[in-house]
This record gives sequence, C-alpha cells and structure tokens, in this order.
Amino acid sequence: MKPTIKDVAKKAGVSIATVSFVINKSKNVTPETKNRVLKAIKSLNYHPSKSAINLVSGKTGNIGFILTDDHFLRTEPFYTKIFLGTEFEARSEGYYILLTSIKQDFNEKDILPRFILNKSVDGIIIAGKIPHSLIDRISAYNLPTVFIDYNPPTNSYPLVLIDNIEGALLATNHLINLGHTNIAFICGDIEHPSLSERLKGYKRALVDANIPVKNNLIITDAKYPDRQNGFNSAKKLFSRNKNVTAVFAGNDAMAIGVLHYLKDNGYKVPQDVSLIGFDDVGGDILLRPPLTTIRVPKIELGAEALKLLVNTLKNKKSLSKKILVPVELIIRESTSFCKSK
Amino acid sequence: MKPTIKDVAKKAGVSIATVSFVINKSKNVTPETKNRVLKAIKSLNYHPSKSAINLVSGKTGNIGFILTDDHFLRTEPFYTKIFLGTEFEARSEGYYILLTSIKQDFNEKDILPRFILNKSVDGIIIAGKIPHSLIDRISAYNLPTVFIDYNPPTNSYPLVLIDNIEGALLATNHLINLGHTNIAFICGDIEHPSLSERLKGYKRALVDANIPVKNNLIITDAKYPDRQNGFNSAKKLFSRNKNVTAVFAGNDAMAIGVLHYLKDNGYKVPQDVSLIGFDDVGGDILLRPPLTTIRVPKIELGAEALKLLVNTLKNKKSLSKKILVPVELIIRESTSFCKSK
DNA sequence: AAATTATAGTTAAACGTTTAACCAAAATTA
DNA sequence: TAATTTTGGTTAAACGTTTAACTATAATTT
Repeated sequence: MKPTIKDVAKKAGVSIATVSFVINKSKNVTPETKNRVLKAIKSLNYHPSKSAINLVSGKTGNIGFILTDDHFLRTEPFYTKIFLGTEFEARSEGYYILLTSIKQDFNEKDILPRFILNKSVDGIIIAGKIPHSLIDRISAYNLPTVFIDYNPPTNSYPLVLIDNIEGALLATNHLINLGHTNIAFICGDIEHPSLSERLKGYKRALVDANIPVKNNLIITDAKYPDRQNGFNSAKKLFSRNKNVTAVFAGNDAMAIGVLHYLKDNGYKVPQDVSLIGFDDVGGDILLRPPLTTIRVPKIELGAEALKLLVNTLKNKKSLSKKILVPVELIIRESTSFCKSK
Repeated sequence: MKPTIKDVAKKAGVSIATVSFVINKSKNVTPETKNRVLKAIKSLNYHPSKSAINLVSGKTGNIGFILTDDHFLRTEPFYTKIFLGTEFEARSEGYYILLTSIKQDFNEKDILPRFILNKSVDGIIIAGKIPHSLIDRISAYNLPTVFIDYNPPTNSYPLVLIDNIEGALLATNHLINLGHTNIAFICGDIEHPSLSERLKGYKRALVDANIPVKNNLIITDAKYPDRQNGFNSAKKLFSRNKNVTAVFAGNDAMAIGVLHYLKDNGYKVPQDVSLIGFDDVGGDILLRPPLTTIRVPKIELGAEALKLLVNTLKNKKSLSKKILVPVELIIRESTSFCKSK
C-alpha cells in the first residue's frame, strides 16, 4: 500500500505534524529531526497524497488549458508548442494541466469544459482566439484566467501577447532594406488582434520609410489564416498586380500557401519575389527555399502564461499584467535584394 | 463559498449519506426524496468535490497520456488526433487526462513523468513508440497501462492497434488492381511493429497476386518516417530504378515527401507514378494531387484506448485485450491505371 | 397476528493531509 | 534567580466525501 504521512512519522519517530512541517518548510524543525524525516520519506518513497492536500487547501492543483480544435489540429505546431511550454513550466510549479479542446464555433448550446463545471481547476489558460460567448460564460465562474495570443475586447484579463507590431516592423523593414518598395501584405483572420497588429506594423514601417501604402497590395479577409487561404490570397494579389517584388504574409502557414502559388505560377523565390512569414513554425522541412520569418518564442509564451497565472493564484490579487514576448527576425533564403529596378 | 454535500442535505432535509446515495445511484431512495435532493443539487449548483471523492476512494480520477515530443509536434496531426479521441471519451467516463510529452531519446537519467512519481493517475495511455528503458521504469509502478499503435516486445499490455496488415493489403491490392506490377514500398522507422507490418502486408499482397517481391523496390531505414525521409527514400529508389510505376509509402508523411521528389523530378502523379500513403492525416490541403491513402480512425484509436483502460480499472482484472481497429481505403487522385504496358 | 424481511433512511468512521492551539524545555531578559 | 520569550515539537480539528453498521418503519410471509 502507498505509504502515508503516518508511516513516515512512525518511521522517523515524530508526529505527523512535524513531517508536514518538514515537507512544507514551515515552522522550526531541528536539522537533526529534519534529516530523520527526510530519510524516512526517501526510504519509504513517500509522496504526499494530492487529494488530501487538495481537500484541506481547497485547491485542485490543476490548471485548465483551452484551445479550439482547429488550433490544436492545424498543420503547423504553433499552439501545441505553446501548450508544451505551459506543461513544462507547470512541472516545476507542481501543477497539472488539463488540456481540452473546444469547437471553433462554440455556441450557447454547447457545454463548458468539464473542469470548469466541476471546479476541478484553480485557473485557466486560454490560447488563441475563442468565441465571445464562451468567454462570458467562463467568466461567470470567476476563475483566474490568462489569455495567450488573444486580447479579448471586453474584459481586462492578464495577457501574454506576441510583440506583433515589433515583428511586423522587423519583417517589413527587412524587405525595405533589401530594396523592395512594392511590398504586399497578405493575411486572413484579420479581425484577430494579433494579425491586425501585424498589418498595423506593416503600414507603419512603410510610412516611416516614406513608401506609400497601397490598398491593392493588401489582401486580407476573415477566413482562417491557413495555407489554402495564403494560396488564394496570392492568386488574388498576383492576378491584379504584376509588379509585386515582396510579400509579407501574416503567418508562416499563409506564407507557405503563397509559396505554393508562386511556384505553381513560375515565380522564383526569392529571385522574382521575396517572401517573409511570421511565427517560425518550421514544420515543413521540405520547404524550398527555407522561409525567412519572424520567430515567435512559442514555448516561452506558454511558460510565461503559466507563471503569470500561478502568480495570480498565489498573490490572490489579480495583477492584471500584460506580458509582451519579444520576437526575432530569422533570415533564411526566401528573401533577397530587389532586382527589378 | 462552494456548496458542499452538507448544504444540499440541509436544503433537501435529508442526511448527507442520502445525498451521496442519490448521486451514486446506490441503495434505495424514494423517488420523492430523490427528487428533493436533485432539486437541491440543481438549485445550489452543487458539484461534488473531486478531492474528497478521490481521498476516500483512493483513486485520482486522472489518466496519464504519454507521447514523445516528435510525435506531438510533427506536422501531421496524427497523435494529436488520437489524444483528442482519448480526451473526448474521457469526458463521458468522468476522467481527466494529464498529457505529458517525453523526449524521444528518453534515457536512464531522465526523470519520469511527474504524474507517475506522485501517483497522480489511475492508469496510463502510451501512444506511439517509446524507448524500452522507459517502459521498464514505468512498469515498476505497476499502473494499468494501455498502448496505442505500439506493441512493446517485452511485456503483454492491453493494446489498441491499427490493422496494418489489412491496410497494407488494401493499399497494395488497389495498386495491383490498377494494373501495376512494379510497385515499390518506402518506409522509415521500419523497426516499428506497425510499419514492419505494413511491409509484411505489402509482400503478402504481391505474393498472393503472383508478383515477385523485388528487394530493390523496397526502401526502408530506421529513421523517423517524415517527409524528409520520404523525399530521400524516393531519391534512392528512382535513381536506381526507372521503371517503377507505383509507390506505396508507409505513411502519408513519407508519401508527401515522395510526392515532392516526384514533382521536383518531372514525374507526373498519377500519370507516371501512382502513389498511395497510409494514415490519412490529410493536413495539407494544398497537396496536389490529393493523396490516395489508407484511413486510420485516429479519434477512435484514442477513444478505444480509454475505454479499454477504464474497463481494466473497473474490473480490476487486467483483461489484456488487444483491439485491432479497422482501416479503410480512401481513393483520391494520386493513383490511376498503369499505362506503361 | 406474529415473525420475518425489505425498504428508506441515519450515524459515524475513515481517507491523508494542514494548521491552529497548545505545551514543555531551553534560552533570554530583567 | 525569577519571569519571559523562543524553540521544537505534539494534539486534535477540519476539509468533503463514501460506506459499513445501524435503526425504524413498512411490507411480506407464515
């Protein structure tokens, strides 16, 4: 049978309270007894019962992680990496993560994640854009909540966001520095704050460089920003615009779609068209040429969110912080000097 | 404050035991009192405390799900879908899933998943191939364990496996029926039981059709079976074999790699070469032509594993069952009649 | 009608911790 | 030296359930 604190106490010749004090580093215990207890713990291979701890503390030791299906299953392991970051950080903090996915079109009829209904979590991390109605219903349970890569318009939650503006500036300036002036911007799901910020950064970079912002070089829609969308948008762009020399895609998935379009239509990358993405999902090793992109530290995003949430849980006071994780320009082979001058 | 069973009891005018009996459908309770209790539960929005239940039952209500990093992060959402199946099924069974990833090169020094060390799970599901040393160390904790898509050579665990032989027969016969005779087989990680079975099925189909099995048409290695590997293997195959008219790749990822190679080298699919994969991961919508493949019901794999594990947990006796989930031939556009006759 | 059994419910112990309240001995202060 | 404080511990209550043991009443059997 699993050893309990009683077994440890007996073996060490102390009361169970003392064992508890040793484990939790509270109260004063002589180094001597402390060692005896520690030795007993080790020799019995004792691990405190989570259930018992949870029962007296009123906590669950769990944190819920919510993701939409499409984010979880998308080809590029963007959100899965974020989850990994959270899970990894949770190990050191002693929390377990309950991952659940919800349908992207979650509606009033759908039932909330079970861990919320059953109050089996101490807090929640929500990664990516989720429907409004869901946010409202979750907030009714007022569990501490942290959002990753999504800034819900209504409420003021702690946030862990990508420095999208900076990234977009980096990307656009990179193209400008290479001599490009006919720089297109392609992006789906433009209602998403992260993506609309990338558009904002793109525009700002152009303005700063005294390059006019042309609307026919900007292809955006509200559809899911995946490869297919990138392909379609590229088609739209190039069919009415022959002199584009560089494309900044809102994320790598769309950039890959653009790349497919360009290849299919005889454009050479980067000789004819430079292409830059965003995210650095780097899944597809076969991609030729390797994609220049803006690296988003995905593991870190997840880890930061967990830290933020744990802080909130410990301090009780929600510090409503907003963490902006920095991005980095990764130059590979899909961008080069503008030749068509 | 969260309502407890006491609050419900008081509100319904019964003892807490009666409330418990109502919840657990045990013992006799008059429909009348039952309704009173149910109404009280609803009006208070009462949810039993997991911690308390776990404490008295000695169970945790959690199930651990172990996956290697590369499986979790691979481009094709194969194992992620399996996880989704498990998680979904767990909802109806009332379990929570603790997902953790381990390094693919997990070794003696690495520490076991926390939920095992802390005994925070009632059972474990392991998806995909994992290192031997890990299996041994986990088995020391003798937690009920179910394997998905991997049959560890040493021990006799309950298994949920893909019907790989049947799938390979289906795939190869499909090509044979289209008139192909020079059918190649390409696959990495051939030590993996699932993949070596696909090879076995390939051979059997050829033999059954009186087509000689030629070793120079079989390209296998021990590397991870991803797109890159498929690309490399195709290169190897076609550089020494010009008359191949059909390729059966061990999984879709490798098939996609093969497709890339073929496209890059002027082969038309399916006009020059028919190509069939396995898994039906169907991630990459941009893939042209759409891949004929063997569909593996991934969600079902995960769900079956959970059911199997829960049964084991409830019956106490490990029924050491082996579930073989059926596969299905999905004909798309990457295969066609053999023209070179 | 008496004896037995089934039904519907209650009481209280147990699960494994944390922690407030307590206490004796040792150390410090006056 | 006596009074006070600190140190190093113990005892026992509490957390929210389940469930064995019990009881009173109703239903059934003889």
